[in-house]
Amino acid sequence: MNSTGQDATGRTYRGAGPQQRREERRARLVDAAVEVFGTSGYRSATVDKICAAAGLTKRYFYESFDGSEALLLAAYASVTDRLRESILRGADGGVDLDEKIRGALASFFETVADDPRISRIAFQEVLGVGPEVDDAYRSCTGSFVDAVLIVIDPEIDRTAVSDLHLRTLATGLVGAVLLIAQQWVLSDNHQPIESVIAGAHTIVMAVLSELV
Amino acid sequence: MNSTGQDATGRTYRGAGPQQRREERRARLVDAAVEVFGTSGYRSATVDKICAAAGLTKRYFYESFDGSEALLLAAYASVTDRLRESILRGADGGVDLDEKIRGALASFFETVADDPRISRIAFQEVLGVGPEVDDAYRSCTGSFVDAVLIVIDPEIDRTAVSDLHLRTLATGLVGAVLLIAQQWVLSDNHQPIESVIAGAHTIVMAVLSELV
DNA sequence: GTGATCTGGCACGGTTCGGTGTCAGTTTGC
DNA sequence: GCAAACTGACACCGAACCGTGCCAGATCAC
Repeated sequence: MNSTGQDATGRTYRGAGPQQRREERRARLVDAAVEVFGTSGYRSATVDKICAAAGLTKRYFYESFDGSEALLLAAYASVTDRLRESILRGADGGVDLDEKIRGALASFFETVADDPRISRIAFQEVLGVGPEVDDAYRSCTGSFVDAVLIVIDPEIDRTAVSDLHLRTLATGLVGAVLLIAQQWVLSDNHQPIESVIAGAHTIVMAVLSELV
Repeated sequence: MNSTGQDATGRTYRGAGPQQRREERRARLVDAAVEVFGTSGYRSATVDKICAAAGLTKRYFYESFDGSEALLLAAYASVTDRLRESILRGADGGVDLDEKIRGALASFFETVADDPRISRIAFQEVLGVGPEVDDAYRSCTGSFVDAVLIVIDPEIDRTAVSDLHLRTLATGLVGAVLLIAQQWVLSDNHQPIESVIAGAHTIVMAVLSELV
């Protein structure tokens, strides 16, 4: 009994250590969650369906997650990270504020259009699940607002508006872009992406032009 | 005889005909749904809880609704009707566009603050439930966009922008106000209502000022 | 009053799902 | 080769919930 004393370490299997195997299984579960939550929805998803999509069994699910809500949080973090990354990548190319915003919006809408599962998880499935998930949603939305504030901060006249008012404005801009994207992907007849980018750009620049 | 307008089958009970009794029970169920969905959420709600809150039994639930999703649709319609009514009432007092928008926003935020159940059902619980509910959400959001378009139509230069662009702008404005309200009620430390009204007003007027 | 109808409370069967246990087969270290 | 550890498939149990049926008491028409 316990002659080897390898409780914590374990041994290699298929050329990978225990820690690496666990992480690979966890990653497969998160990918499967994005697929299932993003196509069939969170409410109709079950642990068994997730495991079947991941090619694993329930035993490995509970190895990495306490329950389906924990997995939803992980899937939500995965897709919002992807969104945040694409926005920053799109904004990098611009030389001035106008170009940066147009690039960020274009990259954002392209990502949303490219993978409908992302928008479904980020905009629909995550709401109304439970207190913890709601907190994550509010916190994530707040982080996008913070990102907007950081980008526009050096370009505006900070003496013209209070911090609180500025934050409310940034929240409104995020909301404008989000609802435009949401209605865009939900509508049956997809209007061209240039159209939604132009609309979002008009709103953002109209508000920012009052702050310079 | 039969001067009370009864159905072919059925009789009066407690001074009301069968049809009237059914409608009263249905209204009680919708009110109970607003209470339960708006406080504990749709996901944790059950038919039994709804019936207990309404002071009725399941038998009367299935008399008026096919399932919990149908009840959610009815509760959603109830709260969005209340919101729409409050917005129109607030806009009526203004003499010009600026005053109308300020009045509409003030009335909207007051209603949201007055009854948190409304915003919870309208902004959170309704998303990601199922295809029918999603359709209702998209349709309702579209109706708010239509309302915005009707209000601003006589005030703007229609030759400056295309219909499609105008609709995208209106969608963005609705999204801005919605997310400001959502983050407002979700935040622990409630900032004063005048602050959120001012922020929303700034955004709406900044966009509209480019269209005159 | 009397019988028919309406009401509300209870409970039952059926289903689904979460979480755990078991066990045979496979892979690795020695 | 062999024992120990890892893997995957399946079975099981309990809980929750939906939808329906039943029944005793209240209420109304006659």
